[in-house]
Amino acid sequence: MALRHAVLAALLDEELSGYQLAKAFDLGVANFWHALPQQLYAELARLERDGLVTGRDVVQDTRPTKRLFRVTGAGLAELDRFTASASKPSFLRDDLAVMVQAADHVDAGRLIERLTERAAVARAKTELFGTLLRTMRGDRSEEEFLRHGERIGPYLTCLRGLAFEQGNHDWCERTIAVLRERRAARAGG
Amino acid sequence: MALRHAVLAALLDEELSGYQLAKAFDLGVANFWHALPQQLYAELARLERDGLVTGRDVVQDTRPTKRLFRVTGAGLAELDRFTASASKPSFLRDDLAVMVQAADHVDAGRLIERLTERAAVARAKTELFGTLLRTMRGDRSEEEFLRHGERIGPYLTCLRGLAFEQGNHDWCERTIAVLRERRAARAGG
DNA sequence: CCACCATACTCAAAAAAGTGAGTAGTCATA
DNA sequence: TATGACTACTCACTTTTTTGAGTATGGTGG
Repeated sequence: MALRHAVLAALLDEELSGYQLAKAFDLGVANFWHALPQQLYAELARLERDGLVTGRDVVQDTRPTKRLFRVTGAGLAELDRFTASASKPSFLRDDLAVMVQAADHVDAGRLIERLTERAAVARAKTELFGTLLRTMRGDRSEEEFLRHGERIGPYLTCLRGLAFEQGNHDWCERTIAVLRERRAARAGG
Repeated sequence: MALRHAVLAALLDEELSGYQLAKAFDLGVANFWHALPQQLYAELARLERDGLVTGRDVVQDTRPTKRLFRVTGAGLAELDRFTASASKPSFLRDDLAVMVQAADHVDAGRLIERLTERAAVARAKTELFGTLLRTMRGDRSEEEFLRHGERIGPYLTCLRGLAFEQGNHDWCERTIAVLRERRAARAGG
């Protein structure tokens, strides 16, 4: 159950409400741990019940009252304990790969459509991650930032996300090229 | 619900029993769709109920009787329909990345241990995938195989798996180097 | 002024995935 | 001769994830 640890890790830098956490997740943590807002609200409630985070209500004039959470000492200890335990292998879970596995038995044109869509999504994500990385390191070079920066965890996970999406993009393009060439060869021969 | 489509895709080439399917999954399909044997048995039963696969009992002398499944016409149609639908974005789900996200707040030594373990696993998988790819293409070059091979789906998904594990490996090594350098700088300064 | 989007959540339920144990025979290894 | 590993499954259970709604208010664009 790493969702709870992902939430703790996301709350390390800032005090956030469930709503803000959901946004932060979408932007950062979702690269390696996707979760829906409902899960986050539920998890925050459990974490508070277990004393790993504390919440406080913040009344706002124009917006509804929100509840901000921050990690407690017990929460930090829990994260540390988590790091000491063996990590499960990371899984890729990909609809598109299932389709490609069946490539020789399904319509190639439609498969190329799906791959093209995915390539575009992957491209957009790499650009987003590039921007995020530049924002995090400010005017420092990556080497310099990673050597002396204060908070490098999110930067390092963002690097993984970037490489992952570049991998997605490259694979889509390569697969599209292969499928097109085979279609052309079949049409020509 | 792509497990059912992953199972269909895995059964395209060969008639397999649940047990064999579990093995085949571990070796190939698990790269993009992990599932436990129990899930596969249950899914095969559902697929047969729905007419997307048919099973036949094979009595063996020394081994228990097994039930072999193959994809039906309806199963192929279902796969084709699946390919026509939009694919969901692929998610990375990684314990280790959660730990790295918290890198600045947890014990660096233990994190390096986890990363080292993962790097080794990733390395082993890249070697396995390399072997698998060579086996699939036989004595042909990759270009040649992808142009004229009969069954390229599994090859293409294996390429994705290879790149993914190489990405894992590179990221682990890079992250280890960064953490070590920071630790050294802290100890020295 | 009305639709729509953003904030800030909650609730219920279904579906999917994972955990743990058990059955039962065969074969190799020590 | 027992120990464990492999074939080939099944069953029960829990946890996790997803789906789909619903509440309530305030601001923005046309």
